Amino acid sequence: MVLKSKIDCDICTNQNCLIKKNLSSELMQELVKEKNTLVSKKGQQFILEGAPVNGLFFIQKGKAKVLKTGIYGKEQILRFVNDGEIIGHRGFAISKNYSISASSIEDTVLCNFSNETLKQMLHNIPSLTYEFMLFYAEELNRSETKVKTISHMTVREKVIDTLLYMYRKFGANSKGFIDIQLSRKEIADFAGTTEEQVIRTISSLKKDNLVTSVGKKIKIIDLTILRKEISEHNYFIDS
Amino acid sequence: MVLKSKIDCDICTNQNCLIKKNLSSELMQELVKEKNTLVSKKGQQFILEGAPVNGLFFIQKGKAKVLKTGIYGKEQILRFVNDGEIIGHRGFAISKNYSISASSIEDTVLCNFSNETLKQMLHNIPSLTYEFMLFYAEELNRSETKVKTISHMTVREKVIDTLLYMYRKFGANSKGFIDIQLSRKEIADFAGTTEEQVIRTISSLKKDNLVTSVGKKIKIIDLTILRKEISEHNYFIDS
DNA sequence: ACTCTTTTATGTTTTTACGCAGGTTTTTAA
DNA sequence: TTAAAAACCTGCGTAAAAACATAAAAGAGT
Repeated sequence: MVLKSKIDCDICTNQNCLIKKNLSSELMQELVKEKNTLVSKKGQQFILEGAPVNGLFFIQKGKAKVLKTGIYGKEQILRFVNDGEIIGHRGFAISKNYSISASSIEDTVLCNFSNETLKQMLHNIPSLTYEFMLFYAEELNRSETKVKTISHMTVREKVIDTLLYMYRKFGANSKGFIDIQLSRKEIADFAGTTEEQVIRTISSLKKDNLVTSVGKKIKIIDLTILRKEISEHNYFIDS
Repeated sequence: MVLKSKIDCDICTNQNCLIKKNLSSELMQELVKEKNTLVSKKGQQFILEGAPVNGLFFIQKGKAKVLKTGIYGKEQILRFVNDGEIIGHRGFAISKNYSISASSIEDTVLCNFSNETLKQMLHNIPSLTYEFMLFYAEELNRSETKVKTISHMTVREKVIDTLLYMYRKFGANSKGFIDIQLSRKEIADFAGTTEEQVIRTISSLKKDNLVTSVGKKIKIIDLTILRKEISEHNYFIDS
């Protein structure tokens, strides 16, 4: 991983970044100087499950996936991560080792805060701690919804759910294509099924005129119908 | 739900309770007086998914399950809860509605803190906020491991994993029976499979002399072999 | 102790999803 | 630009899980 010249938090445009939102105090201004900025090339792994925890990463710019490695080399992708979001947030104070792996989906600029810096922040900036708590609570919510999703949905529903998630999280470009390019395998690893099933389902959705695709680029044609197909599973979900 | 005369936190024996651990300050001593104590009879639901959030519950004594309701009346049990632990912890500051349901598995005494009391605590007692943050982070970890488990394991492995979880969390009584009695349906709803599959698997485990059971009471005979059967899935897991 | 209800058990059928094979298209990199 | 490597696609056989049906056992309440 290449070390890059530090990007100053003051000039960073990620307004949703938890650090950015809590820069006001002098202590934070000091601690923020301790961060490192790194570049992770497309496909490169920058967190390895089981390795000693080495602080926390923020995505300054780019896209990444967070996953757990399973049996027979299987992978379970837990979430995709976009600008301003956190990765490697488990166990900087709990466990000594990462419980997840992370790798970049495109060239990605990362901000890294050491365990020590982070601890100082969380022990001295209550507003930050509070926001971290809320962040974890929200993530927990999402994760628990995912448990239900994987447990109850059919393969077709899981794939639709994943496509909608991709669209929700990354939006679409001017031509309507979802603004993240994943392989069918990656979609499968997130949805909790196999590559072939994802290929089959997307083919079927194309025949039904609900999506189109060119290679990895996917465009949603009929959002309403897709949402409707999984709506009964999301009775209580507002977001 | 029956209102019970308040149980004073000072004399409570749940040393692992987050509130109990943070009683030192005067403010906490004041705020703790605001709590209510309730009794939920066996089988009674005390949190309803989708209903407005009404603070947070601690189990003073008893056992409960936390679940999400799915399609066709299916349920996904997310976790079981024991003395001193928290329930209903999602969204007291995020969402206006509960994202989970909860009901007691046996007669259970609950401590309830209102949204307002809780907010005051979390905004003014940094050490408590920090511990809440850690709690959520750990729960997130567990939940993400569960996503992988449900996604990758076979039915037999899921059932074994659930039995080991029950044993780990609730221990065994003097005769070696796991100290929580769940129906096969509840085990299925936690494991992410069906009642029949759980029945079959437990029958099979009995034939293999790995467990015994009398009605709902289950005893683990060979912990080592059971653990070994799912060990490849837990390569990175220490707890 | 008896009845009613719930839970457990087991055999059978049906559905769903998985895995392999082979061919095609797309992407990557020299 | 072209060759090689990924990634994508489709059909088919198999395996696993779920659903259905029915019986037996256990538990609750009178």
